[in-house]
Amino acid sequence: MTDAESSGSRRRRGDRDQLTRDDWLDAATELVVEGGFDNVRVLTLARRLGVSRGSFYWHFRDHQDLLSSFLQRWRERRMADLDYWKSGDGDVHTETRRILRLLLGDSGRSVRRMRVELAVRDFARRDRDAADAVAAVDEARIRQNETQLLRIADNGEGAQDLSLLLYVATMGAQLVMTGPDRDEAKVERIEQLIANLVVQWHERGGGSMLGPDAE
Amino acid sequence: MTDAESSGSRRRRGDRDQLTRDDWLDAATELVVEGGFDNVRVLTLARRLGVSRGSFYWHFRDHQDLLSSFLQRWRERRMADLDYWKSGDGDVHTETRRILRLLLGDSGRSVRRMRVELAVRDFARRDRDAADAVAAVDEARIRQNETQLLRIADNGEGAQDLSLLLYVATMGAQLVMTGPDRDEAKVERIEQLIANLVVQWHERGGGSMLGPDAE
DNA sequence: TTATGCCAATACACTAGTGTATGGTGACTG
DNA sequence: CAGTCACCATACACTAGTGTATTGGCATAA
Repeated sequence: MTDAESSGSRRRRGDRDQLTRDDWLDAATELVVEGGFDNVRVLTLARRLGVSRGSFYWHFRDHQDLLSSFLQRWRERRMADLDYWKSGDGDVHTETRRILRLLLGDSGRSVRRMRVELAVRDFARRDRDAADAVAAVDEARIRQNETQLLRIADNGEGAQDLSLLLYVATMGAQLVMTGPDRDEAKVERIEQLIANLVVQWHERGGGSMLGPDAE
Repeated sequence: MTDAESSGSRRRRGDRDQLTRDDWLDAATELVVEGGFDNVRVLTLARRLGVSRGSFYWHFRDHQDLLSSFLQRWRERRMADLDYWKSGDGDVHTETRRILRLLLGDSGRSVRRMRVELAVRDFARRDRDAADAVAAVDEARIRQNETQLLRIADNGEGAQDLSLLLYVATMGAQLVMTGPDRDEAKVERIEQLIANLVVQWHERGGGSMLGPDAE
């Protein structure tokens, strides 16, 4: 995935290394991973970066400013992920694989990213900005999956439904399986089951997701 | 569902009403719903109950004690929910309905309960007790669903897989749809789609969830 | 009525956290 | 080489939060 994630370049000037806004956001990511949004405190942040709080208030107006920037960056990067998994040739297995890679990540390396996403979702239940970001990302991903599904189907009637179902299933897998005792085998199994939904749908030539005699 | 949830009875003694442990836990539930576990503070709690913090430290040893009790109570009640939706006659639609009612709630009235559960899940990512509680509840629910599925199938081979799939799908639905702008129509649609998975599986007489020519 | 026990109020000490104002320092610029 | 700017340190004021120790009030039981 777009793994200039830890945006790496700590701008140097002369000999001393100085911090950039992104450095602070990267550090904030750590705290979010460990304890959610309520865990990102400027004091802890400063300690980890080996500087004082004075530095923080130069880069950011206040605590809220940090969170806003964090959410904005998160939103942009998740949107960029979409482009990354977009281009396809229409083969069933590659398309399915592409969809699942977008939603579930590269399986293994993406645990941190998923913890961040779950934290954002949690924060979205009490913060408007976060809620907007999540809503935008959700919609974009679902729409993209839908168009990818349409590429492999003769009858794309149920593409919208299947896209939605895939989305909640994968997100649910992340939610349930992203614990301290993550069962990797079970994750694999779920991935198989979900992928199979696409294959089955394709094998019956697409069509409605509520059966041939749907409502 | 078991809606002695707000365990109602505020024990009275003489004329003045006094608080019980459960009263504090109920108030804590409110704070959890509003802002997650990091939002439950004894000061806020006391303010809401119209008493001072001195009262709190009579009922609870400390802040941690409150959280532990909260988690324990949550665990017990979710386990009790299982019994509530257990008894069945084996009809496809009633069993399906029963499963979905357990996992999704009575649809509408259960938004608060779901917010609590998501908060617990979030807390479980940094707290061992919470993680244990969630794991126990998850496993119990999945197992129960499996046995219910076995009641309606001629060939119950894929019951375990389907149970798992149902679980992550419903949980994902809660996760994605439990926002500030909850789209009730979409929730209904997802519920239909998930229910249909069971029906389809039943109509083909049960069997593997990976197709007839599985792996 | 007196005593006892349950529950709550009050006062205190302590820590953590935010935000602000001001000063310091090194690097590049003319 | 003086000045300026970017970045950080320090010190201060303030609020919020936990936990403890002590006291107070009200009911029921003896």
